[in-house]
Amino acid sequence: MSIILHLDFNSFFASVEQQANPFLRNKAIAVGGKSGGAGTGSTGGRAPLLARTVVTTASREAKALGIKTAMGSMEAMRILPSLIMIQGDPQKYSEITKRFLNIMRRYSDAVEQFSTDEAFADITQAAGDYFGATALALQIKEDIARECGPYCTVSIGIAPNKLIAKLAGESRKPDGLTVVPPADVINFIDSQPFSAFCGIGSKTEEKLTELGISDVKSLRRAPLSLLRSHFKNQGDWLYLAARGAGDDQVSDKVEDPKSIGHSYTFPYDLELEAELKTNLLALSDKVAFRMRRDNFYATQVSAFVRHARFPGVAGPSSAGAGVGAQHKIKDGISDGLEIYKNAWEIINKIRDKEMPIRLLGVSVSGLIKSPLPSRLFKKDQKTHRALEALDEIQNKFGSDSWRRAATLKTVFLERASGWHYDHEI
DNA sequence: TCTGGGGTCCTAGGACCC
DNA sequence: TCTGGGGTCCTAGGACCC
Repeated sequence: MSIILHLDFNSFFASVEQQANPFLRNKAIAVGGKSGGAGTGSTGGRAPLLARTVVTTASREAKALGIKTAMGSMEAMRILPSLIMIQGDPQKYSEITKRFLNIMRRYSDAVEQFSTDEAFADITQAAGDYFGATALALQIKEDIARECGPYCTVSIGIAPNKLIAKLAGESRKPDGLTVVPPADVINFIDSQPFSAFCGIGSKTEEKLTELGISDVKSLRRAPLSLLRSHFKNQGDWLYLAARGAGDDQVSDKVEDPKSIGHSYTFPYDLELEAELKTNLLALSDKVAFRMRRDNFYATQVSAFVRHARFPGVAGPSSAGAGVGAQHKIKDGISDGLEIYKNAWEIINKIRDKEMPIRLLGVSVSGLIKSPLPSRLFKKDQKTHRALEALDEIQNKFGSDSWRRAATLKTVFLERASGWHYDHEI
């Protein structure tokens, strides 16, 4: 039987910020999303930038005062006016991610990254047994404190499979270490609520409750046939999960992404078609750049739109859940302008033209690891060479180093329509 | 009370093929 | 022309994760 270790940083982004900046230590801080978004500039002076960002991570101190992940930043500031909001810095975080993965690899050949701040390791060999595993976990904690900084604490869970290891790790925070050897698995999971399980979300929990299944014990009593009839394949998974069974294969292979996308919630709702177009173009360029940088081309383009909510309308119809659609691209695609053309076709078809728009998203999938075959270049050689040069510039100086003139347009439109007041350009 | 941005996987219906 | 059965591809949307 395997011994699996799960490691999870506590308040990852916030801890990294506190580690990097002594002024932030022991303070209630929250890390929010980036502002720039699609990169078309101005907010037109209409809405403060904070209006539509959310708290991505709250520091331990902020959590203690009621700040939660995914809370709107306006609400967070209302609850805790002294809260320090910081803009996220993905580069800083990925540096720490690399560091802790390397630390884990000292103890295991099989380390699987699960997210920016989480990973599994198969430590069956290195640990020998659960005593060895505990010692190894303490060693890893020490390494991380030394090499990532003492403000970066982690919670570790150790169990026979990934499901239980993650559950264990998350049961004690911050800075926890929870070991669940095989003999304790059933007792342990029986003490956990459904919501703690990775794979049981709110909808599943709701459906389970409707079936009179309210805890793991009662889930274990449910016949497989019942679970299958209500949950299809997920029923089989639920059946096994209730018995503490789960996947114990830790894959150290880094898999290619299945899709690459960007979306952006505007600081205010958009109504002008020209604004939608320029923002969509900017998003498409970002997607295309990433795709080419990582040496992919795509065979599918997807687009997504979320409409503004009507203020007076109650009920879920006003929630603006959003609609999406996709196009298959026969030959493949890797140029931002081409992605944009497909995305706009989709958006224009599915959007409700009566309603202003809150969010636009573009993504590509059906990714093939190769430069776009040259026979598929529709562009003339001159344009092709220009794109290559732009890629080079971008690789060197980052994604903000150039921008299509067309995506500057919104600034002027705002001026023309009188939205633009005091700043910008 | 659904608020961001980045993803993955599954399901189900329709089109189309033999 | 219809009926049966099996299979694949495409598309839309849902659920879930951090």
